[in-house]
Amino acid sequence: MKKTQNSRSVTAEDVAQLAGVSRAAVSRTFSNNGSVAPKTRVKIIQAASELGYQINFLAQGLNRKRSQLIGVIVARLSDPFRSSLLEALLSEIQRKGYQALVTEVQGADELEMTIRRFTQFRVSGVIVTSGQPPADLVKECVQHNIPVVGINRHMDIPNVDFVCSNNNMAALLVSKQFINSGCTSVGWLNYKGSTWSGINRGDTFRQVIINKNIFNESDFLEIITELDGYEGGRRAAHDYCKQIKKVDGIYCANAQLACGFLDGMRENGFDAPINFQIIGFDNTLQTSQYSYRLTTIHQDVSTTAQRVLTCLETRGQNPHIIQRFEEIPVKLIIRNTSPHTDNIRT
Amino acid sequence: MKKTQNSRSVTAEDVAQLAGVSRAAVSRTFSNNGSVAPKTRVKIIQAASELGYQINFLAQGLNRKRSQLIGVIVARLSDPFRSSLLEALLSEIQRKGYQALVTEVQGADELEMTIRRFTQFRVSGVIVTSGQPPADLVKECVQHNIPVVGINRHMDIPNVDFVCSNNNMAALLVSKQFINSGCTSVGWLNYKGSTWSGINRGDTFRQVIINKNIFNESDFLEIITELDGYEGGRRAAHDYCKQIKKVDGIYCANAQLACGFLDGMRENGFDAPINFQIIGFDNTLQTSQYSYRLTTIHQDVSTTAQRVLTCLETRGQNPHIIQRFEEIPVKLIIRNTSPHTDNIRT
DNA sequence: TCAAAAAATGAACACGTGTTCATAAATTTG
DNA sequence: CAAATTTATGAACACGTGTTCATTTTTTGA
Repeated sequence: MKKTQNSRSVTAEDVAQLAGVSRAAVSRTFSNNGSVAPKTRVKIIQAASELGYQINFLAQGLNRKRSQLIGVIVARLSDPFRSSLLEALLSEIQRKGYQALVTEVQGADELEMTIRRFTQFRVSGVIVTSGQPPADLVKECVQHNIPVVGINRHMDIPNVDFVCSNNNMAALLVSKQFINSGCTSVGWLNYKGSTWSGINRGDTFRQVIINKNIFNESDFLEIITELDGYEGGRRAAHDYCKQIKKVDGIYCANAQLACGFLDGMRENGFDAPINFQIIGFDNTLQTSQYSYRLTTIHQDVSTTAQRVLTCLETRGQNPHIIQRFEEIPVKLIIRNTSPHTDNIRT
Repeated sequence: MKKTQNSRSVTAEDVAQLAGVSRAAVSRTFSNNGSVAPKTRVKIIQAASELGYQINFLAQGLNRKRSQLIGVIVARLSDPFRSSLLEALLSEIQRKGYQALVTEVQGADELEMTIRRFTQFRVSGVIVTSGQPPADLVKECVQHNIPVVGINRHMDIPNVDFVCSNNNMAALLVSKQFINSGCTSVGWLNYKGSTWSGINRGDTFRQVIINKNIFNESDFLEIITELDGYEGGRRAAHDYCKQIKKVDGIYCANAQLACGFLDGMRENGFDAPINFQIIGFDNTLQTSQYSYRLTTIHQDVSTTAQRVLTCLETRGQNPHIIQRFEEIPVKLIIRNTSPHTDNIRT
């Protein structure tokens, strides 16, 4: 670990000089591209470790026209599910040898600037975990041959893949559970300005319920909240308690709403599963805790992350693949708010 | 937005050609460095927007020997406080015109590889939100003139600054609150393998309690959990209920432990503030919810993030500043588990 | 109007890597 | 052993920007 004079960082040229070879040989050794004799290779590696050489990724990326960065667009990390999704993505990105360029974005105009910065860094891919990717910006990515993947969303943008939890499967599991535990009417709870995935969960649920004639349309109630998150769910419960129409089982678009609704009901003297049943989405840590023990749909963030990176890599190699829409299986975690029953129908 | 042939990305050379000037003029225009005549500047900017030109950050960073990236080391994002800290850091990083290179790290060996990759990207700074920065790696950063800042931790590494919530202030606030609300004995709850900040919170608390002769040493109880997080707190409560020595007020190293302990006590038929009082740390969203309404110390992640970036920028300009240790004021949020009282002493 | 000062400009170099291509060395083949 | 083939090597170019420096143009001052 010798120190070069005037603290200039050590370059491939220095290594070549010490090893007594050309700089091209050094480059070939580290990029594993082209052939280099075994014994000169060890000479080079020795010299490199002696000098503490490490590749300059900026120069490498400039030359290759592609950095080993992957842009990740996130929003509202305060939602525990979103942060757990980010955690899974980071883990997978690093496992594959990339680095995550994470950007938080609030509005759609920021999103434009953000994606532009991604292209300026010549990222190997873009992951959109939230917000709708604007069509023209995506086009720009496609021009630069940068693959884009969206999570929990589906749009018809050519050359953009989507990975989404299987909302239809979730709806089936939930309706089955409600039936098995004796519900005769069901409700759907969601935020007014919900994301696509939230809306889709509601649509598939209604479809399963109505199409299969499981419940009459009159036995189905929609509760749409003005606020998002915990507080939105809580206030919705207060309003719900004042109104006449009640249902046995309530399915929620996400965990925050579910926890808030449950707490709101408790404030009014009602509790699950005694007075009603409730099933949430996301299976965040909080839902499993003693104060909630919420029956919930579990999203598999780990395999979601894996599929996302697979999509990025395959499209990186061949940009003209047909658009993919991958659905990730979900599980029903049965806890206290919609309990196990013994009379399970097929 | 004309498309160049064979999809090559548009470069400063193209802009220069269209504007009828030299490439140097284009560079000067966009880097705001050196002088360029007003009317040629507009010519250049027009040409640039017409072609859709955008600076290649890799080339720029290679030349400047410094990218506009800032490396952020995170861990355990499942903890809501950590994700809210990350959120604040991201927001501040972007506001200052940087981009966040986020890496999740589990063990100390990974941390070495991680920081090395940061230097390979010529980052403008490194933020360590968790884990102890290994001395030799930090030295490597210092060699490259890369400023390093640690959060909620204090070590005597030269040229590394630290930003930390004011644990002493927290201890004072907590002890005052316990006294005002009538506690005669107090306890401290923490995880066995706690981070530095957790240990420091306990040390300062004990110091305040004992040194000021507020309580006798015999009225002070330490509860050290085997497990971390919610489950650790919950099990600790179960054990605590079995033992003889009890205390009136319990101060917790973090929010997860506090929520778990509270729930564990409830499972055993005890609740706050009826049977005991409990004060947490972090003020995560969950602690404010109806099922907990936890009195808690609030960490100001926003000003923490601001200070961190100020440290990075100042040290970036002058690497030889003396080491700084900035303490961020905290607030006590009084809720249900250690309620307001009217007889407030001075 | 003319000299002196200031501002603007372009050529050229540097940043550190990957890759092509022609050549040299080593290996295989008949 | 000579010829043919494979492998290893270094010179040179490309990636796209910032910056220095000498030169040209414009502005200032009397």
